[in-house]
Amino acid sequence: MELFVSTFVNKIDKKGRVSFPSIFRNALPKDYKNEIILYKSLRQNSIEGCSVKRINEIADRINNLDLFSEDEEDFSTSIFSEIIPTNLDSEGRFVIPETLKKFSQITTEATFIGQGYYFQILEPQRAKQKQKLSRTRLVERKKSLSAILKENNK
Amino acid sequence: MELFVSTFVNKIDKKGRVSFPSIFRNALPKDYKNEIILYKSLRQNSIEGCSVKRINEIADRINNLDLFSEDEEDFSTSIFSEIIPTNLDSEGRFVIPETLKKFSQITTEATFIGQGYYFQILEPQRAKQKQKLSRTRLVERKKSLSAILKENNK
DNA sequence: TGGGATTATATGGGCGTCAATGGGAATAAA
DNA sequence: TTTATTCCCATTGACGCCCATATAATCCCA
Repeated sequence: MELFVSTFVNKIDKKGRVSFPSIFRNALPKDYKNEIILYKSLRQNSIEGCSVKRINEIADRINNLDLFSEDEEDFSTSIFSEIIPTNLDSEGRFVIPETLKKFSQITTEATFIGQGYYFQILEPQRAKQKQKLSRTRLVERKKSLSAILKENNK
Repeated sequence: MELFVSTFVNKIDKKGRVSFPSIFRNALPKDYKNEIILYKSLRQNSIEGCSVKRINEIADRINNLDLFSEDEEDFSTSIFSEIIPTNLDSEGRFVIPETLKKFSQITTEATFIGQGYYFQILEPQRAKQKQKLSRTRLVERKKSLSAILKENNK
């Protein structure tokens, strides 16, 4: 599985380290097994992250934008200046940067949420709320979901 | 047969393992023989599951959605974060995750119900009720069903 | 076609490996 | 030196892998 999927709650130790979930590690491209990219989510007060490979791909796309567009400016500012490359140690752990910890209000535990090509890291209580809400909204909009699922049967 | 069909009741052992029915195993695509995907059903308090292949197809659909839409966020949260990739052991068994067990109220036995492209896992008592109900409803609506089938054959 | 023989499936249990976590020593930075 | 970061080793519990058995299904041949 080359996607970030599932949800895991891991502890943060005295040194500030937390295990990056094993199956997330397996989802990292072979050439970048020990490095992840972290940044502030644009959607909510949470951390988002992805592989180095994905950042490279995004960079390519930005390069193809009109160089003088506002979008280009916004993207490069908010993405490149804010991302934090982070190394995993030999046990697959990393230290959550202080700024991101504050931003996401994470203290002693962190919930890792798989989102396919990227992942989120949230304070566990918030994570539960978020998942509950998403699920509720999705059930309400069952029709659009079943449309997506049915297309797959073709 | 590449579909999940028929119904089976299997025991859960001390370690929490349960056999994935043999003919369900045969319904898995050759490249993903030992892995299934489990998740909470959106319809009722039961477990649903499918092959990795099917999830990959769904992932593609989601990735084609507008990256910043609310739908994208809900879909990827509810689907990517809630699915649980699960490996079958060499005897074709797997462990039902604790959260899913609670959600579906499964304890010592599990009923596997084939649903074509996916399958359900229910607590046996509930499974019986469900099947009874489905059958009753179907008989009641036989007429409209046959109308639907005829319509589709055109 | 009957019935023993073979195979497959569901189930049980032992054991080694790995993931998550903790902590000390070594190294680097301030 | 003091603080922070990285590397290495230890522990524990969960999980996967292997072997074993029993019941059920299938086969095969006389």
